[in-house]
Amino acid sequence: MTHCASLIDTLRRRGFRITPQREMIIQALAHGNAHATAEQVYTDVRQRSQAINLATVYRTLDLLVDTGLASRVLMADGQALYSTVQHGPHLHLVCRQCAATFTADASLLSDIEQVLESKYSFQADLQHISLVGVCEKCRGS
Amino acid sequence: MTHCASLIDTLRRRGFRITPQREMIIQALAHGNAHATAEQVYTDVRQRSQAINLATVYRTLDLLVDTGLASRVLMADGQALYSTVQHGPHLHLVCRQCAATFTADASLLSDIEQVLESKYSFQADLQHISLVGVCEKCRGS
DNA sequence: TTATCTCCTGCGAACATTCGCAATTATATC
DNA sequence: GATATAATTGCGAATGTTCGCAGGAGATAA
Repeated sequence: MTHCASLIDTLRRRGFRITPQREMIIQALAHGNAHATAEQVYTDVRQRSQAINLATVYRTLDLLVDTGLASRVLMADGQALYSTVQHGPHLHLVCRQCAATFTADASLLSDIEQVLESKYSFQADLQHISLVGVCEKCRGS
Repeated sequence: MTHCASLIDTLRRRGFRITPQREMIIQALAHGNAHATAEQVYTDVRQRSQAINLATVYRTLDLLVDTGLASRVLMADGQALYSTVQHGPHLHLVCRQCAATFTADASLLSDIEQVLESKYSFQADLQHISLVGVCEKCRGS
């Protein structure tokens, strides 16, 4: 099963309706760039069909994030970048300047997860977290 | 020297101009709630003077965040909460269910900061980060 | 004090995102 | 296939925040 078919299947199994809009949005997100803005997804879907509204794109992306199927990263300029969650926990490093993304080992965070749990009784969502910063290339500027 | 006088002094020493607007905004932020929205700061200042514009509030809050004198936390609903930085960097724990916030020791992250730097050449912004999760109260539901 | 040089502010428009509501439609049931 | 019903969509307006630009005013030095 392709990645985006499995996303659709998961939504359906959880009782959400699969509309043409949702299918197209998921396909655009799963096949496109690693991190896309809502506007990019909208433009992408729009090329295939007129039957799509920007508000629906936002609502669907929110749904995917809420169900844990996608992640949202807020950039410095206030825009949000979305991406589907692939397999297993990982850590995204997103450059504040150029929006390049890198993947780091999620096990880095496992100590912290335990400390937050035992010391603050807080169950943090660290499975698919994104950390914002500055990458090597953009360091100089 | 009071807390807000020292904030003003720091700005001045760094070459920024001290305008009545900036003074009032800093006073409102330093004396008010621990975490205030831009709108709250605006309303607060407005009671003292008409000579204030919401865009200026945002610009001044941004300036304070950029210079490290204040921190900004993005809530789940997209609103930003601002607070002056009192004692060093800290870590916000935000509950995904009830939006309650807790403060944790930021030193938890210093190891990770170094690993990201040495292993990935990535300079992460971990000074005033917010982690989302579920708090003790909401655990059951 | 005055002049000069930038920085800063106010305004209104633009931006990214969310909301409320009526109309539509996916799904389950017959 | 037809029907009922509740989730989903599209629309336009509202939200929180940022931007561009022209005018206003701190800071500095003479």
